[in-house]
Order: sequence, then C-alpha cells, then structure tokens
Amino acid sequence: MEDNKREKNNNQAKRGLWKPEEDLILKNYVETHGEGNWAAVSENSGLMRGGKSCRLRWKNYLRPNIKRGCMSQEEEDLIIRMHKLLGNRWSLIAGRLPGRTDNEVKNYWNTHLNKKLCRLGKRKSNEFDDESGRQEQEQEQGENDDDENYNKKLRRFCDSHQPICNATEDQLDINEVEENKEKIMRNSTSDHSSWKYEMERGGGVVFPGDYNHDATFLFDDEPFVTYLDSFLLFEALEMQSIMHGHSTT
DNA sequence: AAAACCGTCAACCGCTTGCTC
DNA sequence: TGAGCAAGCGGTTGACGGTTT
Repeated sequence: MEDNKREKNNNQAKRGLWKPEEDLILKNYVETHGEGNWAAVSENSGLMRGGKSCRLRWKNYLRPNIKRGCMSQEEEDLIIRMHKLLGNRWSLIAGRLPGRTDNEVKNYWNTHLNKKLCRLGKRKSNEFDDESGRQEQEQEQGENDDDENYNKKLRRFCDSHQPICNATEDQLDINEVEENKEKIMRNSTSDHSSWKYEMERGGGVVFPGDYNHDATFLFDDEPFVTYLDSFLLFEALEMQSIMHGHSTT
C-alpha cells in the first residue's frame, strides 16, 4: 500500500530540469516560510515537484551564498587532499569549501580531478623506462606506502580516541567536559560510539592530556569544520609523538 | 552536413540516519 | 521499543552542448 502511495506521488511529481519560473516560486516560498518540511513546500507552493526535488534544488542551486563557476587552485588542492584523507565523503569535503555543495564537489572530482590524477599517474609511469627511472619509481612507491601507512595510522588514532564533550560553543558545559575527561582517563572505552561521528554532529572535542593534544576545538555553526580542522592540525604536527617517531617528511 | 561520440553537470534514486510519537 | 516520516548522503542517470569523424 505504501509502495502504491509512493508510486502515485512519483507519477504526479514533475521531473527534469527546473525552469526559471519554478526557481522563482521556490525561492519566494522558502524565503517567506523558511527551510524544512519539503513535502509541504511542494504542496503549498503550487510546484508540481516532489519534496526531495525541491530540497535539492534549494540546497544545490537557489540557497544564498552558493558559489558557482570554476574552482580555484586552492579549492582544487584542498579537494585532492581531503579526498586522499576521507575518500568519497563529499559532504564533508564540501563543508570545507564555502559556497560549494557536495554535488558540485562530487561532479568536479569525477569529471576533472579523477581524470587529471589518472593522467598524471600514467605520465609518471611512462617516464620510468630506464634503470635510474626505476629506482626513482621504487623510491616513490616507498613514499606512497609511507603515506598510506600514515593515513591508516591516522584513521586508527581517530577511531580509538573519544570525544569528552559533545557541545557547540554556546552549549558548552565545563562540568561535562571535566566529567567526561575523568571518565576517559579512568576507562579508555567510553560510551561514545565514535568520536568522528560525534564531531560530524558538531561536537567539541578535548583530547586526553597524555597525547600532547590537550586542546578543545569549539566551533560555531559550521560543524564539519571541527572534524576537518582537527585532521589538518594532526597533519601539521605530523603526529610524531603519536606515531612512535614516524614522520612523513 | 550530419551522425556518432564524448564530457559535463543537474537531477534522480535508493539507502541510511535521526527524530518524534 | 518500534514504526513512520523527513532529511541527508553517495552513486547513478540522462539531457544537452561541444567535438570528432
């Protein structure tokens, strides 16, 4: 029955590219009534579109401060670095690029960067035909292995350390911080399932003092930045004290 | 000139997650 | 505790414009 209902709705909903007049209707509606309850948006605005379609159109195209057009070199570099670290976590990567959407980052990766990187890789492998080239290739392979190990260790570290406070700046309860900090010191397995998960949800994090990262990361309304900045911080510090002296340089 | 091919990107789909009751 | 719903996410599709043959 539920399936029939869904099928009916899908049949009724208009599909395909959005027309300027539809954009205008959606824009006006959201500006008047606010975001959320997208099913109601599609019903009340008179748009014959599904709620999902409205939400995506707003999020990826109509929302204020959307940046469109060419990616800068800085943005491109950041995407490559983030993708190396996080994989296809497009929304996380996009969260690091103001005005860019996950869809845009994903498309950009698939159409530009992926191919670009493949080309670079191919060109490099063709350059290694002679003996010196082979040595160079082996050395580079070693570095890549180091990089891979480094990233694996980084992920293991992230997975094994828990947040001791889950709060945004205005909600921060210092008692909670101290309480949780003690809890972690007492017992390495806290009841948080994953600190990464907590951070993605916008939580602050304090690392236990014995890792020399006794810092609290607190952020405003950009939750993903918390998570990613901590990664960048780790990179900057090279995690020497954590990685038993391993250095990427 | 036109058919075939290719690249790009907006939009859709199906699954997962989180929230409410 | 579980059902139902809304929203988020990543993968995929398809329309369209440009290029090649």
